[in-house]
Amino acid sequence: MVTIKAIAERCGCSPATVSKALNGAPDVSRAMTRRVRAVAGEMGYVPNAAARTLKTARTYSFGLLFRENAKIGLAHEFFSLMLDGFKRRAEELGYDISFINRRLGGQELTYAEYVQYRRFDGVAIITANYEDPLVRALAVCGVPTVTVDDQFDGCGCVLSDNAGGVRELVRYVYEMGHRRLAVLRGDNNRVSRVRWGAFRHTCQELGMTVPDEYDLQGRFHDPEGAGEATRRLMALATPPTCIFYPDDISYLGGLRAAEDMGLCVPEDLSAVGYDGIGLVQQIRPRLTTMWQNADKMGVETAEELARAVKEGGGYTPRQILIPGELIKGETVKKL
Amino acid sequence: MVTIKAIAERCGCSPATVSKALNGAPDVSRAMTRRVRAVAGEMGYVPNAAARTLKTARTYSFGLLFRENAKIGLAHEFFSLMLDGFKRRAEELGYDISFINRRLGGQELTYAEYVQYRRFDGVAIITANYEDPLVRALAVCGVPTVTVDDQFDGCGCVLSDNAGGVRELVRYVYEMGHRRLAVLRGDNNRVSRVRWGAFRHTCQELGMTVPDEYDLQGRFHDPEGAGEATRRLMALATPPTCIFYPDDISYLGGLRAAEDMGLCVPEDLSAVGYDGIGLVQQIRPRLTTMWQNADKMGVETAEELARAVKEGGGYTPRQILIPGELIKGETVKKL
DNA sequence: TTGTATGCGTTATCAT
DNA sequence: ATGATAACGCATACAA
Repeated sequence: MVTIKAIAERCGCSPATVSKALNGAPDVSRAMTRRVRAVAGEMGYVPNAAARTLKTARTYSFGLLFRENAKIGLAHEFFSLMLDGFKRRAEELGYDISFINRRLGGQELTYAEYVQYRRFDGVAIITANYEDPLVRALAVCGVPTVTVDDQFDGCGCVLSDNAGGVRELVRYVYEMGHRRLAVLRGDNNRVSRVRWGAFRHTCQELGMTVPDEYDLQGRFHDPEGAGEATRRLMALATPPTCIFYPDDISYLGGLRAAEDMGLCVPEDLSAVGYDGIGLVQQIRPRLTTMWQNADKMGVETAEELARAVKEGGGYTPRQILIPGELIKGETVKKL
Repeated sequence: MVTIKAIAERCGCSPATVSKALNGAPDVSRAMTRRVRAVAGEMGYVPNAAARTLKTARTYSFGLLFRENAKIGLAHEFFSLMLDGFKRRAEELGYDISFINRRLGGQELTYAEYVQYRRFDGVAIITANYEDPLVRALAVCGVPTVTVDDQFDGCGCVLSDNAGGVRELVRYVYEMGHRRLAVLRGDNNRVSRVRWGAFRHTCQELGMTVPDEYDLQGRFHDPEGAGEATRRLMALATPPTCIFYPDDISYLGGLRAAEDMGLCVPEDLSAVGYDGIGLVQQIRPRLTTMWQNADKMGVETAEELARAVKEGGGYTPRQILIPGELIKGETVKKL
């Protein structure tokens, strides 16, 4: 490992001068700077991140909290695209990405402790159980933090415009002539509550009432559950004409259940999803859904986090709302 | 930030003793160890990773190289599941995960330089362009490395059993009575070559000849290209009875093209994919395909890498072959 | 069993 | 413009 000291010897100057030259300090002569850099280059010098961090108390790294509770984890296009965007932009801004872990040696740390251990410059909570006290503790532990799709005091956040998205979907379905709308809710978290609120509210605005039996509690990414719900709904004396699924993947289970009942989408049953998963768009009939701009959400998370780091104590948290885009597919029939 | 020194003062002992006590050194009395740990706990002590690394030259971190060239990146179930497995097992083994980056301050490093900068204990190349000289340079730069689905001298590797998988698929299709098999190849890399070789070889074993017009160059994860290829194949004077798509996602494009031509799968055309993507299995007819055990591949990568780190210079690289599993779906018709 | 001293590689302060 | 020196927090060889 070639160090600054080795370069200094070769250059016949002091380590201090080498350090300054490499860092482009103004109080070092042009000639010396050139020489030091040339020698460093030919010796294959690479700085030592640990030494630098120890001295400067900065890591230029972001810690990333990704959910552990769900089996689906990274394997969801929405979250992977978001991670992709976050990573790309963070690196452009000069930050590395590490996953937040809880293990250290034999023992288990809290998230906050781990972040302190690694001295991350900032933390992004991309997806997590926001009810978890450990997650909440992390968000308030003092290190700059940006959350996605949930909001904590003092932290920036990036939110998908779920209310606007659902409103647009409901209005579109209404305009297509539907009056009997059923909804299958996702897991009981902030996103689900916002979407459900917007659903009820928009229906009311449009003069539609949603009977209790059209309002089902479900889960995200659960085709089986969605299939079951679909069977229940379509067995009602007065079945809905359109079902709002919690997401595109759940819709697939609903589609299958409908087909098993001898029903055709959209002839016998209209359906909408949420997310705009690329893979699902390959399937016919093309799903009508609300595309979420996951990449942009990731990008904005990185930018907001960089801002929080830069502004330090003077940082004023912002809420960034990212609009989606209605995909008018072929699963909502004109009535 | 509470340090070892602060604990020492509170305990009335030396920093060295505190360090030893915290690390469970045998040459510290039970009583002292207990007291030090109690005080450390109530003071909220958390070690400093940078200081530790600087001293010990170990980071307990793995660097992760993920492809940058393709747009698809993380957003492919196969790779996300692999990453999930890798991350989970690596953390169990006491390692953190960071992405390998190439930016440092204003300048751009090679992968090898970045790895040296961060002093990763090991490197996993999960997916990358293995033709890239920078990737090859990383693999031979001395830090323990494990690659996935490609093989470099001196590095351990985890390989999906593509040859075995294709052989099993071909045999299954043959047993279903098919004799006119067409193949759409993926991008020209090691995986594609292995699969194609196994395809040709197995066909030959079974006495089937593959005419040139049944053998098409394509790409992975390219529904449009697969659709185009399907149209070409099905327009032949003697079309194939079964098409081997490069992966499940490409199959979706083929399915759509076939439907557009008024052909039904599997009545008019049989098809097989590769990967066993969960989402695609939700679609009817259920795709016949070879499921790759991505999670296990990730887990094995972590374990092999930990082994390489532990054994140091004495490490003998191993090749770990992970078998897949044939999913007998509904897209291959019995002839 | 405990303490002292040193150094890991870097940056930053203060002299020169 | 350059250099000497200290310090970041920790682990360890060695002395007591």
